[in-house]
Amino acid sequence: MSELKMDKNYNPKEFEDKIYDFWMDKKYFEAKVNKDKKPFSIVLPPPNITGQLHMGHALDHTIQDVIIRFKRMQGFETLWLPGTDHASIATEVKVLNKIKEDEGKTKDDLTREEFLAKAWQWRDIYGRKIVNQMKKLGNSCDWSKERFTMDEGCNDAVTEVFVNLYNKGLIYKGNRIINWCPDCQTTLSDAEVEHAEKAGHFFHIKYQIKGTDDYLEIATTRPETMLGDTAIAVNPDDKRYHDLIGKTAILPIVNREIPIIGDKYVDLETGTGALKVTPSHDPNDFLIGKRHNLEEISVIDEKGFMNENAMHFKGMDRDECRKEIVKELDEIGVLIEVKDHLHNVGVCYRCGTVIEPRVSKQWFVKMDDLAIPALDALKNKDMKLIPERFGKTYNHWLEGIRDWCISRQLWWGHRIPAYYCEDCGETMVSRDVPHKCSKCGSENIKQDADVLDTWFSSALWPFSTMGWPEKTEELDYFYPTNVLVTGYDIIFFWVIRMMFSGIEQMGEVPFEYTLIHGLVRDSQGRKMSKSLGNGVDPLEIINEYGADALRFMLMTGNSPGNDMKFMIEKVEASRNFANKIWNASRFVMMGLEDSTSNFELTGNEELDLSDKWILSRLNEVTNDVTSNLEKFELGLAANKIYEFVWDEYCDWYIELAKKRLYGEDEEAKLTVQKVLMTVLKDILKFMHPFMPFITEEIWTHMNSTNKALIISEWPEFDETKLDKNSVEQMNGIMDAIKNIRNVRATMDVSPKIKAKLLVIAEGKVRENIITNKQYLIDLASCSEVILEEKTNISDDAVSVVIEGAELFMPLSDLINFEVELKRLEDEKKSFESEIKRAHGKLSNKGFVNKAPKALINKEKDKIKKFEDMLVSVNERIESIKTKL
RNA sequence: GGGAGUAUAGCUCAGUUGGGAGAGCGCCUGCCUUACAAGCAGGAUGUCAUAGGUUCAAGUCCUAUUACUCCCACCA
Repeated sequence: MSELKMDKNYNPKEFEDKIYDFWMDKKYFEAKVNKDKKPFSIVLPPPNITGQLHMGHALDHTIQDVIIRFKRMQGFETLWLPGTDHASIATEVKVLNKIKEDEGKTKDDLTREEFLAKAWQWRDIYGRKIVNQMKKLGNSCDWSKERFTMDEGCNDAVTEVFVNLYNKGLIYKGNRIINWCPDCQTTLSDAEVEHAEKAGHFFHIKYQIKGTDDYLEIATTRPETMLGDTAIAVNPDDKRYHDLIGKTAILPIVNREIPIIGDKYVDLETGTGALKVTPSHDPNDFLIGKRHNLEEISVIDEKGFMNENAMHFKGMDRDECRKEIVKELDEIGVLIEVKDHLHNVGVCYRCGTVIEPRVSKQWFVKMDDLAIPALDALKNKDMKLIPERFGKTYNHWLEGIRDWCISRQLWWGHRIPAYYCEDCGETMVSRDVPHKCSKCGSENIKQDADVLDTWFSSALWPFSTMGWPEKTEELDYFYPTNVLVTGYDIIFFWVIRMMFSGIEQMGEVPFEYTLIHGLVRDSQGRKMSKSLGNGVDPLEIINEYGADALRFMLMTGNSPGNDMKFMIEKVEASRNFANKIWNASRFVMMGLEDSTSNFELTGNEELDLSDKWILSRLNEVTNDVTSNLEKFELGLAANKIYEFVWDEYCDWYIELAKKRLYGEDEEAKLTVQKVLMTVLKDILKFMHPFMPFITEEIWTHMNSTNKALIISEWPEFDETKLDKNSVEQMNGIMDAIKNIRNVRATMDVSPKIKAKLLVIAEGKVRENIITNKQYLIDLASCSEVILEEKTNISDDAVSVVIEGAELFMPLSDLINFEVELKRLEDEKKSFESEIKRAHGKLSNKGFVNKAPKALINKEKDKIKKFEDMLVSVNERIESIKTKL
């Protein structure tokens, strides 16, 4: 036993860093291929290097750390593989902003190489910062295996996958309409487009029908795109316009002749039922254009300005152009009306700029064939989502998936491994840079300028980080991983793409379970965001309350998949819990310094009721907590530990232990010390995954010679150690104590005043009370406990009626008989209502016939119990009445 | 337009296969009882959103309704 040096208050700052260094020094986090042990692996969702970790990361990481630490203690070879993500577009935006701030330069002023040098500097700074934050949180990641999505290995994996998919025809380059952000000046995938409701207008415009004075009324929200109109479409079933199909309309302002075509896509109800078709600037119109072989006329450039096809509007930005064109339409008398209109517009998920659909040549992943096995994997339960309801989101997205646009007009990211012959235009996709053109032999070869969508590399994370495409031992041993932990907001971006990538490249799902959590919101339920300034920095909380308090708070009071509010009161409550276990441990270890005992129970000790009770409860809790953790019910497990530690171990067992601890009987003292230590050790083990620092710190105080808590064995449930009898007896005693305390409080009797306790009871209850009378003396302010006959009870006593016994306290003049009468009458009422209830149930034939026998017997016992108690209470009431 | 979630004590939320409503915080009363006032003891507070249904039995399962939230979507 080490010398006790524990402060009165829990002070996490004094040991958290020290403990983390200790784990690092001993390399406890490092995973090795070990065929004698079962593997358990998690890959960390790599945080973006755009900045620092927020509360959502703290939640995500804590969940993983709890699972990993639990599995490590259970004897698995655990790998938690950490890393960071280059976050292509997000980081590029940040780095460019920084360059602008520092040097006043824009992207146009920089070469690609200059930019990349700055970006790598950024990644070094923020990558390190993020890792430090994770360490503060206590993450037990294997840092020796830390990865980055743009490191050499990941680059190889990306190239390999690209080439594989290209060779299989699953990656192609095509001229298609894509989402374009005019501000970021790059394409975006469908998942990167958010929809925002915006107030706009419906402009109703006349298009003259050629050779007549008739006109067709068109409604549009984007009049500026009319400059690129190449048709008008109506539904062939629409009686109003039916006859116009095949005729020609004249585009106002431009005076271009455009055909009127029939297409089922057009909705009869929407707008005027006639649709202007702009194949270059609308995804639907693009498809209509393909069906009818329409010309594509682009009128807006990549920066969002009108181009040379826009006549005198050239050079205006698209919003300005809208105003001008409406003005002009009005002037020439073709603007019929303008209606207010609320509609959804696509905006860039990074900068919020309204997306401009554009036709351009981009790289795509063909999704149809890849989606099917990913759908099957969920259906066949090769991968299980927790909670299951997210399966709907998963399926819905995969079922409706369109080809994935993967090229980005950015610099920061994986350069696309496609090469073009400058002479003959041949496209070559290969792992290595080709020396000469495979078609014409020219050496004039240029690599594609674009980079890949950042999620392309993230999708490979579960295997790229384990050495793939090499066939490594790690990959063989740790893949597929066991569980992936992430927020529901990232199912589309990441989970789904990892799924089809893992299945396609590895032939196996990347993880067996996906555990999905919600968002951490602010105390008012708003999303934490920079613009609102309502973010809470995990490091500040750790600094003030300790990482353990933060972790425990994140793990309790919410359930999987649901959002949670961050409230400082909850952190305080968790900190108080840490303080509780700190002081309980301090108490247990006080006076143990000089002992030579190892405080292991041998089985030969003389255990009293409270010992048997707490040991049996410990065993039960072991079972509950373990099964909760195995089912990833982390919050339930944490709650059970909390209750066991605080309510049962501290408030009852420790209080009862004091008598023997402070007594003269050395043997009894040693026994109780052993039980205290035994239970405490397991408590520390249960708590360790949730509160790793404080538990390890306490462990070093109590167990300096043994191995570290982090690698100690998880307690095993032993059914033979359940002692139902003792638990039942102890519950009886606790019930008596609570009742006595209640009565005394009702009577306003100071705890300092001790009173005799006269007991009337028979059989087992009588024996129980007498054997354990010391408990009543210690915890219920009794001076002594005496068995009595009913006839000898004086009238100036208050009484407590419990199951199988009546307890009397002669408090004479301290008793307020009116209060006592009221109390007894309340009690009587409650007994009567219980009896009525039970009778009600038992007189219900359906219940008697169909309910389980145990339940029926329970009701019968209840009646007996309360009827007995009712008799006693009635006697007391009569007796008290004589005193008034 | 489609889908999902939430609705339980004043507040924040648990409630694991249906079998007598829980916690933390807050509130009230009394305690500095030699582990802990970041504590101890006692107490009050709920038509478990509404209406039906299934069942012997519903906070829990089913249906509808209401309110709030979120996600998806190519109605100009």
